[in-house]
Amino acid sequence: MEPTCLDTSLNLNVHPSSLHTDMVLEEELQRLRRENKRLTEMLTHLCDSYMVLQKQLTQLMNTNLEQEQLESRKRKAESECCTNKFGVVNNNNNNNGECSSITEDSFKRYKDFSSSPKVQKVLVKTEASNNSLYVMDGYQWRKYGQKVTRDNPSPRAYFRCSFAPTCPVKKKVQRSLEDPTILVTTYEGEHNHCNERGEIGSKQSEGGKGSSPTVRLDLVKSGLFESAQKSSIQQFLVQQMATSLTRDPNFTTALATAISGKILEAKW
DNA sequence: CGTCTTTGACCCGCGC
DNA sequence: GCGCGGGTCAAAGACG
Repeated sequence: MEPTCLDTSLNLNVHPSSLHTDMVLEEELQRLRRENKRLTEMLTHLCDSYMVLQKQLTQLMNTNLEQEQLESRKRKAESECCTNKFGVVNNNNNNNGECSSITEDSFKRYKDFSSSPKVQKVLVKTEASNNSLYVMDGYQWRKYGQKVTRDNPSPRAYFRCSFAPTCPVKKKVQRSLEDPTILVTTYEGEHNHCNERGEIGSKQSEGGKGSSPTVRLDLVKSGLFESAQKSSIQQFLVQQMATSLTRDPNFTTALATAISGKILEAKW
């Protein structure tokens, strides 16, 4: 089958005497400007909505994390109460006092965590059947330990970045207590090298184990909503939009048809 | 044979 | 000072 070649080069040598064509082109230009403006407004609105949603999600995450820590502390307190069950009767007032201190402590802990500039917490949604603690994030990790913690019955895995020997980055991966399909990954430190993959999850790089595909749910990065972030998000969205549009064969075909149509229109 | 995972032992900080 | 618990080490085994 012979491919249909479409000449997409712009013919700017419009006949100067064709006033009608000029007017049509002028109109078309204005129409395109209006459309461009409308699309820009839409994009701005989209960015605003994205920011609002992101903030809501972060607030929700904060609430969940606090609640999780609170509950784990409560469980701890309860188990301690149970061990004292046959001893002296516990004073309820003491319990209440302890609960209030727990809340404050949990909150303080979370605040300390969130204020640390080099600690990132990432939640990764996995398939229910996927029991591995491997998270594909584009870097190469070497597991150096695993531990079962008191707060969570599922084991916590410890990884070091193995791409560069001097890279100080570590990560901890543990299943969420509330939703075992969510892997809570905590990154500590910053990579002192480039991402060798160049993209996230491009290859199953986790020690050759080959885990099931994961879905990135959220990225809670400390200092995420800094002042300059909005513009970068907009830039990112525009890039994403442009990439997805240019990758869409239907779009490129439609674009080529539209351009050629307009050129033909201008010529005739 | 080299690399990676597993896992028990050890270290160390923190609270009591 | 002691015990607990989180984090790390390192030997052994698995695997390509």
